[in-house]
Amino acid sequence: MKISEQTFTIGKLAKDAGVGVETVRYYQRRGLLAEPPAVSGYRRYDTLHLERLNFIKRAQGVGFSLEEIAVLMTLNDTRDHHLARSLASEKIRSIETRIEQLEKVADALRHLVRECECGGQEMPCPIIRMALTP
Amino acid sequence: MKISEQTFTIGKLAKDAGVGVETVRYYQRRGLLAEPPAVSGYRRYDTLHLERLNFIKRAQGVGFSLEEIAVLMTLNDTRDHHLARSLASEKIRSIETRIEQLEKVADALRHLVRECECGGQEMPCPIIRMALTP
DNA sequence: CTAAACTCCGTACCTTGGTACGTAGTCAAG
DNA sequence: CTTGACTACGTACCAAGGTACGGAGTTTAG
Repeated sequence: MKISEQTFTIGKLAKDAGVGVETVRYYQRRGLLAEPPAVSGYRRYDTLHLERLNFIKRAQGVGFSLEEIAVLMTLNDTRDHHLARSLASEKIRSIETRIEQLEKVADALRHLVRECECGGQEMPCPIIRMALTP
Repeated sequence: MKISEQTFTIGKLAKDAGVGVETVRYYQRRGLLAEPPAVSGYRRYDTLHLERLNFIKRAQGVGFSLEEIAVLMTLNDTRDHHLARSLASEKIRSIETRIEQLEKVADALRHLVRECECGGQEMPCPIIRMALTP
């Protein structure tokens, strides 16, 4: 356990975390980041706040929304591994589904482009003819 | 060429196309759908409007934005196959890129879940520990 | 003929993840 | 002690693709 006496202002916090000052405030409004005690009107943040910001960024990076991240962070408090795992698993499934959809779309488009290239200049263009042939 | 004397109101058009009345109006505002002649204040749509709506839905289904769809529809008028093909090809590339990103995210999550399952109940949960181990 | 259902039009609102702006107060350097 | 940089707070705004609402006029079924 480290004792951190080091505190810093919102500007420093935001810079260290690589986000904007307004973003920090936005997370506070959303309840994702605690509002620290203020000294004469100015909030003083510590390394725990910085870690939280880094967590949020990393979780965003693997595809969680801010809403989901809020849930993950309450799990951190309740120590609920099981629920954390099932959230992650659900996220994996939704990503896999999305990938399948995108594969289908890309296939359909590749098909259209090939048809269009073979056909040359005659009308109508198959890509546009999508409209007429379901 | 079929001559369609059949005309219908916005409600029927929307229902047939499977969209909301407000959506039809929204497309008109965006310039995606022509505003038909009105009879005593009520617009009368025909099958061409219905086909346009179906085109829009299909194009959306393969990942085009309304903005891109507007372009595709002007291509229909200018008969510009070449540009239509390059738009489609570009869309294919962007879909492929997106799929790659999603694969990476899913892999990262699968890794976390596996770690969490192996570890059992001890703290902290790897999924949550994302925060601490970059 | 009346009442329900539909239409027109403009405007405001929703989502998500922030960004920007204005006013007022405060801290730190010179 | 003044000036510039920083902070707090509230509010408005951005993209995209719609959805909802209010008031007035119209059409249609019973």
